[in-house]
Amino acid sequence: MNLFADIRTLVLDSLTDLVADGALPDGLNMANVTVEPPRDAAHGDMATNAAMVLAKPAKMKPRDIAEVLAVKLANDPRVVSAEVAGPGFLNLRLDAGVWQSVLATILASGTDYGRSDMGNGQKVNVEYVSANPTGPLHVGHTRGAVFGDALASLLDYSGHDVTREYYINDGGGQVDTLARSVYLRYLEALGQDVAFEEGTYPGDYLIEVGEAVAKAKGDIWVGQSESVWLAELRETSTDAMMDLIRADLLALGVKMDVFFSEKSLYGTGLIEAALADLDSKGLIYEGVLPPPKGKEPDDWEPREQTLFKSTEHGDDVDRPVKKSDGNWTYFAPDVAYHFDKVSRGFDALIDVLGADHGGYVKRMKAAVSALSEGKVPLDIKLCQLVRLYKDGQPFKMSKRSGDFVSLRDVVDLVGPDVTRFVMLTRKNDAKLDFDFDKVLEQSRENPVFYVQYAHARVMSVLRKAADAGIASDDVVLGSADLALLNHEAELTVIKKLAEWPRLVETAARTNEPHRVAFYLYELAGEFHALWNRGNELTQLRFIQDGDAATSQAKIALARAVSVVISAGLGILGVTPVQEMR
RNA sequence: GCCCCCUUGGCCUAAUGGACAAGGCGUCGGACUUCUAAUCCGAAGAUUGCGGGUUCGAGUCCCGCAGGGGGUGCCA
Repeated sequence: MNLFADIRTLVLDSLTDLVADGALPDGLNMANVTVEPPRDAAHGDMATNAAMVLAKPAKMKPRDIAEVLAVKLANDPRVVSAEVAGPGFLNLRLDAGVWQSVLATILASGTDYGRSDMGNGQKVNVEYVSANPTGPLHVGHTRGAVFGDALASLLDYSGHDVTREYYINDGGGQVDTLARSVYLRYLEALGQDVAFEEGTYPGDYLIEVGEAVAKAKGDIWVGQSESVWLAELRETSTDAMMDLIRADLLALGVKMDVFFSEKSLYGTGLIEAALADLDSKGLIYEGVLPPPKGKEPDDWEPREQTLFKSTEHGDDVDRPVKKSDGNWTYFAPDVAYHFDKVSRGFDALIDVLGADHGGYVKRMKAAVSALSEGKVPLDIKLCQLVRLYKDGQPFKMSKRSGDFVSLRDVVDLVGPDVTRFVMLTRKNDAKLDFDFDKVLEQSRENPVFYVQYAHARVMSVLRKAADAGIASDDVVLGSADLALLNHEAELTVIKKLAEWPRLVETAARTNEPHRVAFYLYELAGEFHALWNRGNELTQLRFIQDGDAATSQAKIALARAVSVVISAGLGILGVTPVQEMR
């Protein structure tokens, strides 16, 4: 149930009536008519822009349209008043009963309140993390992991059929480097002194892989050339790294539906098939690219390559798909991978990448546009970097990972719930400061705490109610006399709760899960404010001694707050706490 | 050079094209015989980087400029 959508329907119906009455001309486009909460509560509960949007096409003054529309709307029992304001806004006030019934809906629906069928069961593929299998995940990956996972949940909650997917980059040169690094650890495990030169991975996390290889193989590879051991070690090492990564993700609470291996595209004709598809559309050719201007590489020389005509689909230059040695560029398998996604029948694709992949956006969109003939939209969300702080100072750590702070380090220090919430306290394209002290602080400064505290307070009320012998399970609360909730302070909180379904749809439409985190912070704020007003006005306390009926109505409100907080935290992948300790 | 992102009170941020730009931090002043004051209330503080444009209406969309970041053929 989305009250704003309901009232918008009412507005549209009233406009249709006005057309039938001859008060408005026929054939108006109502698509831009909105009903939304006004920024200033003094303007009422909801505002519609109908009169202003329709003024020009109807060749009428906005205020004239607003006047007649106001009369129509005021006929509806839900509408207490409809006033024309400003340039032609129509401000609506709704009957208290409408708001009170929102609570009944929340208690009846539980955390499904806000769930929407907006997505129409559309199949959406969300690809995220997709880190190279060369080591443990670091903080940057953590942000992408949390963002992607929350976005996937959000889309699921809003009625999409979501697949969570991880693309394993196990086909390029970096897995050879990984295998060579493991070979060194293998020699080390057999007692040799080794040096980690430039171009190898020196992280401690490969020690145990080397030891395992030494145990399994003995010394048969000592002194042998790469051709003997490289292929097998590549396999062993990437498997080990993926085990590591899966465990890292699990520690964060992320579970993928699909792990898609880049390697599986090689030697199976899939890359060739994808490029053949582009070729059949006249988008593959042999040609020479111009050198990049301004910053020409020293070793530049013109070279004929196999190119994808991505400029036909919005890119700035055409992109090579083959290296001069005849191997594919990294782009080619990625085209094939996205071709595979399109072939699997997804209606929409989303890639979550680090901001350093920004240069990749246009060509990938061009590829998907070409492969799907413009039918499958690809949205690429770039996550900006995370800066770590401790004691107010930039913070670096390399417990076991080499030269970066790992996802494990973060989760071990602050836990998955805090990690997840904090990663969503900024829009994806804004930089994020992550301060190990602040995120554990118990104060309003820390949104995680603030929201959790609100939830814990509700739980506390429920415990107190039980102690006082007041029945307060959801069924009882759902049938409480909600008309007793008529104080302005209480209605303010209810109105915030009523925004939840609308917020979900906005967040899902824009692929912006951070909106959920911000909403929860605001809702928690409204709740804390109401709670504290009980200090001065005892009538606003949730438990009213000796008055079970009133108590139940007020507890119903508190409970509804906890339900919506639970629903929101659920989308973010955060567990609501029962009490603060 | 070209492409992408960013620029909002002293600091960090928010805002499906809607009304007087919303929070937090910091500053100043208040509220605990209570369901947890781990919270709340109030005050001061902004020409949304600059200049144009579209629109009834622009922080938001378009063009130009400046500053910061990222990217820019055989790394992924």
